[in-house]
Amino acid sequence: MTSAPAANVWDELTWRNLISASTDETALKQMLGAGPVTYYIGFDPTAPSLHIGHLVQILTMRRLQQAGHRPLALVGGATGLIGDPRPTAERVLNSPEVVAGWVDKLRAQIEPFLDFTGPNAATMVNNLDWTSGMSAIEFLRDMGKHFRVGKMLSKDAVSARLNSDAGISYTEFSYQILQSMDYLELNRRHGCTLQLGGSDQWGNLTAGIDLIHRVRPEQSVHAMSTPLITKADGSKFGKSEGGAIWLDPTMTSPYAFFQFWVNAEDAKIVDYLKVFTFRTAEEIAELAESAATRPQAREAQRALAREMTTLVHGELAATRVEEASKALFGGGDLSGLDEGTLGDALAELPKAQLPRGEHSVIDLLVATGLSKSKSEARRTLSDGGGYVNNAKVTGGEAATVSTSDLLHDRWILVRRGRRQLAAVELVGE
RNA sequence: GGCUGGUUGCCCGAGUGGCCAAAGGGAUCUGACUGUAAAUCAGACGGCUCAGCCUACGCAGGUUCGAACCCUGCACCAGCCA
Repeated sequence: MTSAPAANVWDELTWRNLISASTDETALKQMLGAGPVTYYIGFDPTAPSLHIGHLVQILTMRRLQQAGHRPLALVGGATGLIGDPRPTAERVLNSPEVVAGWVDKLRAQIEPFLDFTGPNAATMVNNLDWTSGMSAIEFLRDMGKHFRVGKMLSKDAVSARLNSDAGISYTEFSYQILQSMDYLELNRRHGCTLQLGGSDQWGNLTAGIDLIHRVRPEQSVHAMSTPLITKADGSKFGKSEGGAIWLDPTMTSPYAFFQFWVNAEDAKIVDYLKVFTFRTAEEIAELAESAATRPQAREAQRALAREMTTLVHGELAATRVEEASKALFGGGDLSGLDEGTLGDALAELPKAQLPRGEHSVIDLLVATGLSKSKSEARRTLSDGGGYVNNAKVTGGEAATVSTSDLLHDRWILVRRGRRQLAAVELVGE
């Protein structure tokens, strides 16, 4: 799972298509080859968890550290209070208490990906540390003077908003100054000379460089952005069944997380292996071969799912959900599974408990959360999309299950559509 | 502070008194075909005790037999002016 030592991590990042844009390529590559570089990536606490979109940056950070460079992981306790302008609409401000809580959660999520020991140990930083004590006057005098409004207006994030009828508040307009200050401050405090970010951050990355050039002209600093990961049709990657795929296991279960990766499109599977895994070029070539010649085996998808689940949720959870996935999608007769295997598999699914007795399939769909409302459950049944114990429900909306349908006298496996599964346990007497 | 325009279902967006649970598109869901893939085709897409009823078109009131549509006030957004 470790990558072969690359002559220069730049080449590896290039091969993995992880560089969307960067400052002077030659100079940056040379810097990365010359010795340990201190670099930073910022994550804003805009939700209680990071999602797989952030994984691109987190893993790139990890790759660079493995190549001997020194990471600074910034969780934006300050920038999270302001909000990076989104192209569509103004953000709703979150309370300082909420943001502070999210800062802690994000830090905990990022930490396992980095090594905090050794010569190139990672460091966690929070931009609240250098902004909270700053007065408005200091901000305007010491920072504001370095920013020309014309240039600020020309940033994509800002101009998109100005050209929309949503407009933009002064608060969000100022965001780029805050992020620029971060780079400047980390350059001062830690000798940070490289900032990474998603491609949508490019404007903010260059703003930081411009600020450092003005304040500390002797410094040579760089920036690099990672590409937006997309699906084959160009739409955004990382959403499933209407929601984001979160790293927090209470928000997206390890099973659902694993399933998300297993369902990766054939057309993009090799791209994803390069971007998200630590497999070597040879290993990826083998998986690509498998995907091309025996796509139905889904070996590449399984490898991807296995590695991602291990990285995010650990070896143990990965093994559990992989086994569950095999058992439930094995195509075999569920009643042929022994109680322990089935129980373990069902434990990974969304579940509901109902009293022993007869229940309508509609109620099972709603109780397990597979359907959001009874109307939706009825629709599923009339569409022919309801399954009990992997057998299509034929009774229409009136279909019911009773104790005779129980697997091992306890469980019923409910399914909506091709792959949405949940478990119901009938309890009591 | 003034003026003008705007606020419609997950998103975009039609609708200017009854034929509106509200056109159209997107997203999403389901089926067929498959391989827990994609593409394609088809259907669905507020809720419920579902041939009926309830809740909905920024919020609150009003006019009317009847309002997303008219009136009043309020909130929020944008643009212009000062």
